[in-house]
Amino acid sequence: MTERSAYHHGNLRRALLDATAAVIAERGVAGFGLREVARRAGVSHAAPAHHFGDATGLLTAFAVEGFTLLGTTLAAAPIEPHDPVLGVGIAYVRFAVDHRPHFEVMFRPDVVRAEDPALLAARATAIRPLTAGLRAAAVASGTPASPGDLEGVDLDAVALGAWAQVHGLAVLLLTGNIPDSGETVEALVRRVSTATDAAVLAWAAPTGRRRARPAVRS
Amino acid sequence: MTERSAYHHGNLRRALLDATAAVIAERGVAGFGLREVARRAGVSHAAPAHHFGDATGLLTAFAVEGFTLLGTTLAAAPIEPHDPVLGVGIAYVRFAVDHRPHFEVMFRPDVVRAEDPALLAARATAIRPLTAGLRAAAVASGTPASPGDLEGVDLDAVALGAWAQVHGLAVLLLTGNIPDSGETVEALVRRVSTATDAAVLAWAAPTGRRRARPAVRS
DNA sequence: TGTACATCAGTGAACGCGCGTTCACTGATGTAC
DNA sequence: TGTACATCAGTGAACGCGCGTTCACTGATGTAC
Repeated sequence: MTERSAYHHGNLRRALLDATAAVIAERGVAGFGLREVARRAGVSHAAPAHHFGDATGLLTAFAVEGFTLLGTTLAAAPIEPHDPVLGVGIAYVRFAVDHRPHFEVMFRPDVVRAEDPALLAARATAIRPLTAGLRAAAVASGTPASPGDLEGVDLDAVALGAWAQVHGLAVLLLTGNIPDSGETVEALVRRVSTATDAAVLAWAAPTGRRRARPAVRS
Repeated sequence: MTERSAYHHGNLRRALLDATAAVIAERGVAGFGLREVARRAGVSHAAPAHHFGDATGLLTAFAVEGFTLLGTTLAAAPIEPHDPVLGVGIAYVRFAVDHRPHFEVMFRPDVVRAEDPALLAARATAIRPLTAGLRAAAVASGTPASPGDLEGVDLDAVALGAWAQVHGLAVLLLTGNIPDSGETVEALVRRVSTATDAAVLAWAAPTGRRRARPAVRS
């Protein structure tokens, strides 16, 4: 970025969004405020109102940016052959850890204009890869998937369950509810996914008849 | 509660905790403040400090109450034969919806004395039924479970995955990220659980060999 | 049963703080001629 | 190329607000004698 005049900032919008991330990273969403953000951006305290109207406006824009970023991240996640959403899930939790300030605002409807069309659109686009991964897998497996249904499986419910699980992992991680095992986020998500699959396979057999097949991971 | 003197409240601690729930229910955690809580409890604005020291103290006590309540709720949840944690999971999400103010504070380390021993103890006790359900199922199935391991399944990871999933569902519900389908919380959790199990069973087979067995729900 | 006193729960006035919002302004930039 | 002017980004002083905290206090309660 080239040197600008002291008066006109040049890209204050960008600077304010960056300052927002910095403030939230240091003090949490509760520590956020227009004056504090302006201070960090090296600008008068009334300047943010010019770009975003009010605090909610700034945070809404910040959340939109977060969802857009999440969308590209998830869309770029690799699809693993044995589990169509594992790659997306790993990317999701990584995003939450790597972009904590964004993530924390994105799911705080009390602090954002929750009905903002741009926000809703960005969110819908962002989470699409979760369902898309499942449908792609359905097609690839040779079973023409009627909408929302594959071999009798409610795909929407599966997608919601997968979303909930990775979202829960992200939230529990960020709130310090998962003891640090020293493993990477990727390893953690893989471990949970593998264990869950194994448990389902081990226990889904009708009661009374023990399964002959050992658990998948064996 | 019998009529007390106007001066000595009698059970101000209780009243302040109740007022906290009311404030958060109406205005969210961000709208919480000692003066507002005192106002609702019909008491001077300096009174809360007598009982809780400061705002963080009050919210910490509120979170402890929440975890204690969650603990009794989960411990009382029925254990279903085919899924040792489904009952607990349903109870978990129900708790979040039924006691939203508590739930929102319980997982906000920025707003609570996160290292408070009473808080940590109450939390540990509360989530125990998640792992306990799995271990009980292991014993009941006749397999003496070596700690953390059942038929090669990492039980701790399964418990964490189950916790994450129901926590994620709760958070997504409370933040308005799950479209209202009109179904009860119980039905929603069951649907997700069933679909997930079915998907695992349908797709866990080695690639190339299609499963003969139809998906569980068929 | 009655009196004195210690304890402690709750009061209310005062303080300083950071916040969001408003508004007349100023300085830089771009465009018309 | 030069001048005038409109536009608009950002300023800074002022305001009112609700907050948390402090502190000397007052009123009720319980206990010792």
